[in-house]
Amino acid sequence: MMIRIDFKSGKPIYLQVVDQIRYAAASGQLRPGAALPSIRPLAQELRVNRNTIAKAYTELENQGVIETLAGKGSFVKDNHSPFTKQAKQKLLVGEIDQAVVTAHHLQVDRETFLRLVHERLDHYSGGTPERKRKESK
Amino acid sequence: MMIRIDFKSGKPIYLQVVDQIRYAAASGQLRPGAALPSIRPLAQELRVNRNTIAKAYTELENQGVIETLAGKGSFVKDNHSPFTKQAKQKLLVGEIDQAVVTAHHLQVDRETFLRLVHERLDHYSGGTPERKRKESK
Amino acid sequence: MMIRIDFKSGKPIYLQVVDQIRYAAASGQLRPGAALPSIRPLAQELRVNRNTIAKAYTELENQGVIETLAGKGSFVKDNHSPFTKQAKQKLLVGEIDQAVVTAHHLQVDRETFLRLVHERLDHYSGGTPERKRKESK
Amino acid sequence: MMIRIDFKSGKPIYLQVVDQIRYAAASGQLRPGAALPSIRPLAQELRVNRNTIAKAYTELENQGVIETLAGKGSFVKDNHSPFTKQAKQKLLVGEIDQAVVTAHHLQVDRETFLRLVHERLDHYSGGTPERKRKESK
DNA sequence: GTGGTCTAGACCACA
DNA sequence: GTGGTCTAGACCACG
Repeated sequence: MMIRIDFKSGKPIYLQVVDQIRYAAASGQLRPGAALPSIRPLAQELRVNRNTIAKAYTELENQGVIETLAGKGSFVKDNHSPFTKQAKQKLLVGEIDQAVVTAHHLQVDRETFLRLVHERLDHYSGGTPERKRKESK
Repeated sequence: MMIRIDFKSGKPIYLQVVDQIRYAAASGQLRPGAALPSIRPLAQELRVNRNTIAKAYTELENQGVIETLAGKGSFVKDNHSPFTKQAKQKLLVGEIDQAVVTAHHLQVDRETFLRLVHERLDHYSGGTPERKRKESK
Repeated sequence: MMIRIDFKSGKPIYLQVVDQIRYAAASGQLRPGAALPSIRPLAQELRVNRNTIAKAYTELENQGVIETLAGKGSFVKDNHSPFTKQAKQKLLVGEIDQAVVTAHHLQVDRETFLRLVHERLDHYSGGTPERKRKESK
Repeated sequence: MMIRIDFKSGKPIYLQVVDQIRYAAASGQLRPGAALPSIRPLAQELRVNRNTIAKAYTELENQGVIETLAGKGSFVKDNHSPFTKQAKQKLLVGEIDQAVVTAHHLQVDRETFLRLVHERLDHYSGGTPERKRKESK
């Protein structure tokens, strides 16, 4: 589970967790039946209170995304309808737009912006730049 | 001043206003001395409470971005140093990361992601396709 | 008109004015038909905005305490029932209690408190101590 | 902590709370380290909103009178210097003046006013008439 | 008309 | 349970 919390964003932490797990489940990154991380270790990893993770899991259960078996753990539910390819892109476009608009506001030029995008993609690929693609494009 | 609020983002409204105005001031979109919209009309336009805008303006004043004269209005301060190139990129990186992580969760591959980025860049360049812009590089 | 504004009390200024004029009118200090100070000079004397005094007078008119004749000025109305002697004392007792309780909280002893009371009485009598009374009592 | 709120006074509720707690702390009624009532119960007791008490406590913390530990509670600070004799009197004088001015407006004469003062002092001494207290002077 | 303050309700993070 | 924050409505002082 790759979860990224932005403590400065003002967006409630538990919602950041909910959104990211829901996206992962909807996209198939988390397959039905897959076990989610236990509350305690995940809280420790993200440096947040256990209650906050518990709240996220409760919310996910209410949304029908996961299922919690007392004493066993939490699991991705079978019947959760995945996003369509189109829906996925719509979600992404919103976040990409956010960054693009910020770039415009800050007068960061297109070239610099694209360089940053490639840099971050490489960063999350485990630091391995994918040289076969044209970064300078 | 065109300000866009995302009511579903979970990010506090007043912070969305602060960020957008600060960006506009730092990028030169709002020149020093320029008058900001009055609290009431802006609140009405954005469909939020007057106090929410007031809080944003107060925060901007505390940050030294604007100056507010009771009964007169609020104005962009002269001595507000724009973001450094480094600071700009730090801001941007946060937003890019957000999109990259979502792409990962949605299992959108690198190629598709980059295609979307270019598409959105073109969209905000007024529909100008990339090739025309490359000439200016 | 002896009106005293406490800018630090948090009590709205216009209400402080209303209360004090109402008391003066109810007690007979301001006789029916007597002219009130004009807004402008009173505002100047009390160092407040003219609108604030205007608001006080409007409120007094709504309460039926005074009457405003356009272009003439404001006057105490005839039909305003004065406080009974008992009512007067009840009002006073509330304010005296306030001071007495504060004295207790601050552990100001009875002797000191009484000395202060005499001092203030003298102050408002035009600085003339009334020596025929025992200040040290 | 016995706190009395006057809802009709026009003075902000949170300030009434601030003043009374500050007085109690400055006078030694509340010893350093002593725990203040928690926000919720106190708000319920005084029939005001939770935030009103929270604002009072925040103000007291800013003034250095109390210290508040999130999730633990609020406590009187050790290093809080009590009022000087002079400062005490200045506070008192304001309240005494208020009563003196009201007496003037109500045309309550000096003698009656002083009688009332003595009566209230006796009242708060637990009904002990003046003569018994004079022995301790 | 301008900005500022007080009170309130709902939600959040933490223990 | 604790304190903290965001949003909102009503009222105030001032020009």
